[in-house]
Amino acid sequence: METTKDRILNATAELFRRYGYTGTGMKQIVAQAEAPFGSIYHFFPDGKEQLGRDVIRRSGEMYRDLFETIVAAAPDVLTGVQDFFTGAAEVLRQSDYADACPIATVALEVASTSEPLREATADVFESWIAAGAARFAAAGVPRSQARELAIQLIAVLEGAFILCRATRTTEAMDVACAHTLASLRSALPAISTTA
Amino acid sequence: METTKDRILNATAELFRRYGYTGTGMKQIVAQAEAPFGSIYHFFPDGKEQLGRDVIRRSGEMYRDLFETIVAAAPDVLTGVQDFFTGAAEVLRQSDYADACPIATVALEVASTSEPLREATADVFESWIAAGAARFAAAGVPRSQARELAIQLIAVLEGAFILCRATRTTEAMDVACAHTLASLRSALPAISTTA
DNA sequence: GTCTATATTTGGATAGAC
DNA sequence: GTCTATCCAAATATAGAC
Repeated sequence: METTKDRILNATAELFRRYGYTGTGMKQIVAQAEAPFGSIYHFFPDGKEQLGRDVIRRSGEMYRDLFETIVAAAPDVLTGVQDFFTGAAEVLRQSDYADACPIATVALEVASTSEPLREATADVFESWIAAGAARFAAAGVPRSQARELAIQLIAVLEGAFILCRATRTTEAMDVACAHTLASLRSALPAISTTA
Repeated sequence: METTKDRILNATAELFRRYGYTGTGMKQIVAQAEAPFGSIYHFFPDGKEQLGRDVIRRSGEMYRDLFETIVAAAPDVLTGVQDFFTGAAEVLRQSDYADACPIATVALEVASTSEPLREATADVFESWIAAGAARFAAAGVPRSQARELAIQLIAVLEGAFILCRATRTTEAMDVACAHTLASLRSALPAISTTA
């Protein structure tokens, strides 16, 4: 079953994606979570900053898992990465360009105002980089190049989210996908042409 | 001379970069601009939204000009792009990772809350794309590819800003630079090897 | 038209009934 | 330990003296 705490975490994550950290109010959160106001301070005694930190970490894990799942389900890493970008573009369109990355907006907002929150976003990005690098390395890309590719993928994905939300088109995501696939292809070992 | 209105615009632009749109208060703006509180509503009768729109447009133009200036001063477009990325990394380090793109944070924040502001950010990004595409086309890159390259450059630059601010390193910007140069190099016509 | 004092709303957070 | 009523500070915006 879904606990009150989970509803609060999920509501906060959703609101952060659309309105950011400072743009999301505590009252707005409990309203969306259909929870009484006191619950938020019962489960998160240190208030908004603690809630924000937990949401950042949880969202970071969820999206890393999503990446892993999509890539694991694909026949090869190239197709997996393509599916990931295609999925991101699809979510943007279906949500009327509201739902992008749950970390990016908060990361930019809190980088100069809250050291605990900044660290939480840094940890998330580092874990994403490690996960991507491991995947690419497993596919045969040399270690140092694998890390660079992962950083490049995350950077262009996040940048594309910004451009797509602003322009309300998926053009940037499509471009990001094509360029990332090209970079990855040239970094992979020569394909064994079966049949 | 620098008018009161200019001081307000400059102060707002600087604060937006660090704290975002919702994170920047009107009182904070006049304090930094060393202007009386009333001036802000004298020059911007429609309040924060009007001020925000003007700041977005002005910052957008300034950064487009900066790109043009740097590329124009370089011996070739490859060196120009490299100088641009190097400069971005330098500003990040010198400002202790506070000063990144003045548009990105606001763009993510307002995309779902203010249609006038969202449009302003979209206009800025479109003008950047056009400027970059024109530069690349002038250097011999085919038209449609020139636009894609410009989008890719802006996306990876913005994404790198996010990663750099969060991790307080310039690693992502360095990676972004290297990959962008590689993409651009392979899109340029064959270099005439002089001497 | 420059500036100060204030109105009004909303923010995060708390106290205490049950 | 769940929930409501309230507190205090800060937000944007305005009124009106000068």
